[in-house]
Amino acid sequence: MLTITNKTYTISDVAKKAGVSRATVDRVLFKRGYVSQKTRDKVLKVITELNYTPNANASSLASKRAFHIACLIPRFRQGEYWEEMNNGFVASAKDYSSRSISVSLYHFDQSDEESFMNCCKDILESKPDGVMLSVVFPEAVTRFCKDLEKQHIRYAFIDNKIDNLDYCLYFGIDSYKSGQLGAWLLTNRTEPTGIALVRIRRDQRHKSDPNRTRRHGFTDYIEEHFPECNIHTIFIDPDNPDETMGGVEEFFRENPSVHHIAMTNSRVFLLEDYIRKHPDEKRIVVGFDDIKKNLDCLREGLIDYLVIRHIKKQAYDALAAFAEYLIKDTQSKHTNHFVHMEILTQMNLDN
Amino acid sequence: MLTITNKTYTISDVAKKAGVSRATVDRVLFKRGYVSQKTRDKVLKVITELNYTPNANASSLASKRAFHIACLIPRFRQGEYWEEMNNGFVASAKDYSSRSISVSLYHFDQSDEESFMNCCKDILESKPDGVMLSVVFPEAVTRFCKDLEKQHIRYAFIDNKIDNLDYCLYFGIDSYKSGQLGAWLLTNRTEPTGIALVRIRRDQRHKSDPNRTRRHGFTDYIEEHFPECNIHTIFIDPDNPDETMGGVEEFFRENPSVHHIAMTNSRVFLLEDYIRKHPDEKRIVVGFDDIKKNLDCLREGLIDYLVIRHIKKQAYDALAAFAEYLIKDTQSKHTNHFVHMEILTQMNLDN
DNA sequence: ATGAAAGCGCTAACAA
DNA sequence: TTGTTAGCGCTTTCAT
Repeated sequence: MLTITNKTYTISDVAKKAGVSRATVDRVLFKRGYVSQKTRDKVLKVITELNYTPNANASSLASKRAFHIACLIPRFRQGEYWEEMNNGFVASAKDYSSRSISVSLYHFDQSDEESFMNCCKDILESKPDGVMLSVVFPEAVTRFCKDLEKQHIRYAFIDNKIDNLDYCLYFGIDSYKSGQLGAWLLTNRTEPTGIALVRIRRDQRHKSDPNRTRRHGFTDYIEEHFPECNIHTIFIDPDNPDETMGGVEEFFRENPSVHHIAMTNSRVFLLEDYIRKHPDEKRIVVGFDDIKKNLDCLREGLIDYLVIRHIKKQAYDALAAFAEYLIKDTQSKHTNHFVHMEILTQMNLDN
Repeated sequence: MLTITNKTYTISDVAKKAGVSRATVDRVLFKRGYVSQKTRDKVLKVITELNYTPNANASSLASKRAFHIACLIPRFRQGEYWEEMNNGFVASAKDYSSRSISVSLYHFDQSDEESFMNCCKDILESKPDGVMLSVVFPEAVTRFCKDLEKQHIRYAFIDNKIDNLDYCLYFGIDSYKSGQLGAWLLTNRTEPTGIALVRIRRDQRHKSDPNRTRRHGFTDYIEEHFPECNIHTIFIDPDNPDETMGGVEEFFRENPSVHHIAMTNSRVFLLEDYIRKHPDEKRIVVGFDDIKKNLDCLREGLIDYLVIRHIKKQAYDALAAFAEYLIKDTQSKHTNHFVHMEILTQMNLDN
């Protein structure tokens, strides 16, 4: 039998043992300055001797410092990818409100860089303690982050990042690997006789394409393992179901030997109607992200695999970690939290 | 832009608004009695009006109540399943020590019911506030839990449970479904021409077999989807590698057409040597649980799939939740936390 | 550069 | 049955 009790010392214990006041211990603890080197050393010594760690409860009780975090992500419609992330932020913000954290959510139009920059302006004016954002417009993000640095405002990336910027924290999966995993799942059961890679037409117009890395992981895997296999790209319009149906039907009419379908963005559910209308025993469909409509498709057996990373949870954890980071005034930079990729099938969907 | 700030009320706000003292609010909040129905109602009304929730920080700061939890699991050797769980408990206990929670870990011999009962006796004598345990000896566990109930000691199950007992919390996967998922993974890529189900010889002797439910899920799935497919059971001795090698070699010599192998316990790594020695292009191996040796086998490509549930994390979360439950004096019973089953392959192993 | 003292929101004796 | 009061361990003015 082993008991874990950790008898815990208080700041008063440290103060007494070091022959100083509690305020002084606090000063060295949080590097608030106004402490002579001599007392500093003395206190530090006692701290390590006693293995003292501050009581976080008492600390946050006593502290009246309030932190403000701005989250900046694309605007969304119901059921879309970003809604899940938004929900994660909201949940996290609510849980952290007792800790004197307030969170503002900013949403910009994904197809309008101007609207992004307006949000940036608003955020800078609100002088937050931290900003959490996702990269959609790389150049604008870079400029924004430089501005933040000038004002000593910390920032963290979620989902994707720009490596040569001084971000504090990053949360997301390894996009390239997620693409490879998707390709593996697609070709694992049966050898492909051609692959349909369905993309969103909008991606063509966009300067930035957040799914590019993932798509590269996907195509690289296929090219390496099935060099003979042709990857057909089909573009569809998310806002035009009829055109989508027509386009996809036409493709498969012309390419009846293709049974492997993948979408490397989060909207595989857009194929729902087509798949339901045209059953195919040999078909295998792989998609990404656990948004509700995708999960419904999986449950119904319309698609076979989803590569996911629990968007909402990731957002929740990311914001919580960032809050923690700010509260504790951590100094480290470029801390990457690579989130685990999960494989979802009908078999492990609801457990 | 949406801001989440939750302006939060204090117990004093409630007291003032209800025209009583803070102590009275506290009394109705935690049903400590000594409050007239009239004031009770008044206070309750204000609480809901203000949507007041106590500040947990302040609460645990002020409270001097210490909780003691006993965890009861099988003794283990390095690298075994239970070690991971133990690690989860230890980590959780350390994190919670500041919250005035102390945890004692009791380990019994899995093959010796007597040793289990000795632990039970010790635990009862130590009068803990809660007990967290895993069911290995159902009858003994039942007797133990009845004793706990008599002493008003709460208990929670992890990994498996006895449904008709008055446990507070349960943490674990749905064993039956995990077996089905394993069977699905095994037969997903290629149709089986016979399946080798490798079991631990000890399981034969044991009165109880914790993996029975999972095995049933596995065999039921196979029987339903591949009624013609023969499931061959091979028993091996975990403590005798030579005998294991010999036995397995002999089996596959006699059954060269069998390429599908599964182990429904956590020790698929026991097949490591055999698999390395006898490569087989067509072979598919499915195992369970994320213990280190299994992960190594997966990484090396010796096995194909692992169905897991992050043992350590599950144990960590379970103990944390149980502590929370005790601290908050929650009254609910039979709360099941079904942990999500994950599919692990070489492709998503280290992310 | 250092210490004294007043809280943070809550709990728990004790008094009434 | 109710209120008063003294902390819990820490932060933060304000003196010194």
